[in-house]
Amino acid sequence: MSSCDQCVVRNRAICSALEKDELASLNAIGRRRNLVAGESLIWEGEDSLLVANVIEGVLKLSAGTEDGREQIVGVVYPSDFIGRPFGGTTHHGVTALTDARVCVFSRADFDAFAREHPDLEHKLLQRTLGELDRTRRWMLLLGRKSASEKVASFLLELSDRLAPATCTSHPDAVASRFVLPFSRQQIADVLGLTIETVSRQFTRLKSDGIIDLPSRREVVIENRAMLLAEAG
Amino acid sequence: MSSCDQCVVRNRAICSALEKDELASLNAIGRRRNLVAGESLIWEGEDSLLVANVIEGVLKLSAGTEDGREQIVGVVYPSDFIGRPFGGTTHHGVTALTDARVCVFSRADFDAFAREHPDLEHKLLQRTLGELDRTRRWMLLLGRKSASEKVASFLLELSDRLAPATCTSHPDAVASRFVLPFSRQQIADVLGLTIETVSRQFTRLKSDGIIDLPSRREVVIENRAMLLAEAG
DNA sequence: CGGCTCATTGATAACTCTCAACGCAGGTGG
DNA sequence: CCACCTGCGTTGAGAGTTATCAATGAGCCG
Repeated sequence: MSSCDQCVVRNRAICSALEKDELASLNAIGRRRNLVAGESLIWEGEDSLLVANVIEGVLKLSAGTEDGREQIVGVVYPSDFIGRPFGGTTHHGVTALTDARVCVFSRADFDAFAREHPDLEHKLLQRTLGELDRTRRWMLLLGRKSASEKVASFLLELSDRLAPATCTSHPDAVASRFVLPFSRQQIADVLGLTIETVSRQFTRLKSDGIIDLPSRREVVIENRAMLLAEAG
Repeated sequence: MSSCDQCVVRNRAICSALEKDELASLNAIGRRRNLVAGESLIWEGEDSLLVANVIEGVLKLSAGTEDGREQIVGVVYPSDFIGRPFGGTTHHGVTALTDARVCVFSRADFDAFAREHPDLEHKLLQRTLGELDRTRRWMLLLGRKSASEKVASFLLELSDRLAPATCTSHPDAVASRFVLPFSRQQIADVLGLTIETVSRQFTRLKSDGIIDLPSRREVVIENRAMLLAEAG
C-alpha cells in the first residue's frame, strides 16, 4: 500500500510538519513511483510540472552546456525534497543514480496544498535554506580546491550523507565503508574534474593507505584523519 | 526617518507580503544601518545573530579555506535578503562591496515574526528557491567553464542584475554600460580564478572590440552577441 | 612630488586535460 | 564451461590552460 503511515522517511521529510488528517489529504494528491538507476524524473529546461520527496535511493541534479559538458549541481538522499515549487522552469535535470523510490506530486496540486499549510511551507523553507548553505559550501570546493582536495572532500561528505541509511541506531555515526552511488564519470561531474583525474586521485589515496578500494564501487576509509588533512 | 513607507525596495523585498499594520510591527523590530565599502555585517562561522534586507548597495557572501583562499559564493543586490533564519551558524561572511544601506533584524525577533506571518515566510521561500536556482547555475560555471567563458558570463550576469538600479523605467532593459562593484581580486574570487587571469581576459575582450574599459571600474559592452558567444 | 594601492604585462612552472592504449569484470552465446 | 564482447576504469605520454612569481604601470591622496 502507498500510505504515508508506513513511509520510512515519514519523520524526516517535510511531511513531518503535518497532522494525521492533513497527511491523509497530502497522501490523496501524491503517488509513489519507482525509478531504476539512470532513469530521469525531470529534464533540464522543462516546465516545472512535478515535485517529489525521496523515499529511497540517491538522485543527482545536473546542468549542462550546449556542447555537452555536464556539472552535477546537487545530490539528494532519502527524505530530501525534489523540484521547484512556485516557479516556472526547472534549471536542472533530476536523474536516479541508484534504483529509487519517490513520492511525486503535480506541482500545481502541491503548490496549492502548501499555501494552505504554513507548517509545511516552513519545513520546506528550512530545508531549502539548508540546501542553499550546502550548495554554497560546495562552490568553495569547485572554485578554489585542487583535485586531491576535491576528491578527499567528496569522500568525506559522502560518508556523512550515507550514514543515516547504513546505521539508523547511532545518529552521529559516519560510514567508514560504503558503496559508491556514483560512477567515476559522475564523480568527475560532481567535482568539476575529468574521469582520469578522479581515477588517479583514487589510486594515489589507496597507495598512500588512506583509503581502500575492495571493488570499483566500494570505498573503505582507512585513515579519516589523513583524509581530512587531504581535504584542505 | 527609518520608516518602511518610504523604503525604496518596499515593493520588491519580502516585506511586500505584509499589510500596513503588519509592516508597522516589522518596522518596530528592525533598524536601518549604513555600511561603508569593505565593512562586514556577518562573519563566517559565527552564530547567526542577525538577518537583513538590502536597501541600497551591493554585498558579497564569501567562504574561505584555512590557508586563506577565498570564494565569493553569492552577491546580493537591493531588495535581496541576507542571513540565515531558523538555523545555527552562518557558513559564509557578508561584506559590503559598495557603500550600502540595510534593514537589520535580530534573528530571534525575525524568526518569531516570520513564524506568525505565513505570507512573509512564503515570500522568503520563493526568494530562497530562486537564490538556490541561481547558485546551482553558477556551479556549472565554476566546475566546467574556461576562464574566458567565466569572465564573459560574469559580465553578462552583472549587466542583468545591475539594470534595475540604473534604469527603473524599462523593466526588461539591461545595462550595456555600468560601474563594476568589484575589484579585480573580487572578480577572481567570484569566478574561481586569479587576478592575473581575469586581467588578461579583460584586456583580450577589449582588444577584440567586445567590451570597452573607460576606467578600472567601468565596463561598456560593445558587442553583446559576441560576449554571449564567449560565455559558452 | 613621493608613496601607496591596484591593475597590467611578461616569463616560467605546475596542474589538469586530452588522447590513446590497456586491463578488468560481467554478461552472452556457442 | 569457456571464449568473446562490451562497458567502465586504470595507466601513460604529451599538450594546454591557468597559476605563480616578478616587474612595470596607472591612478589617488597626502
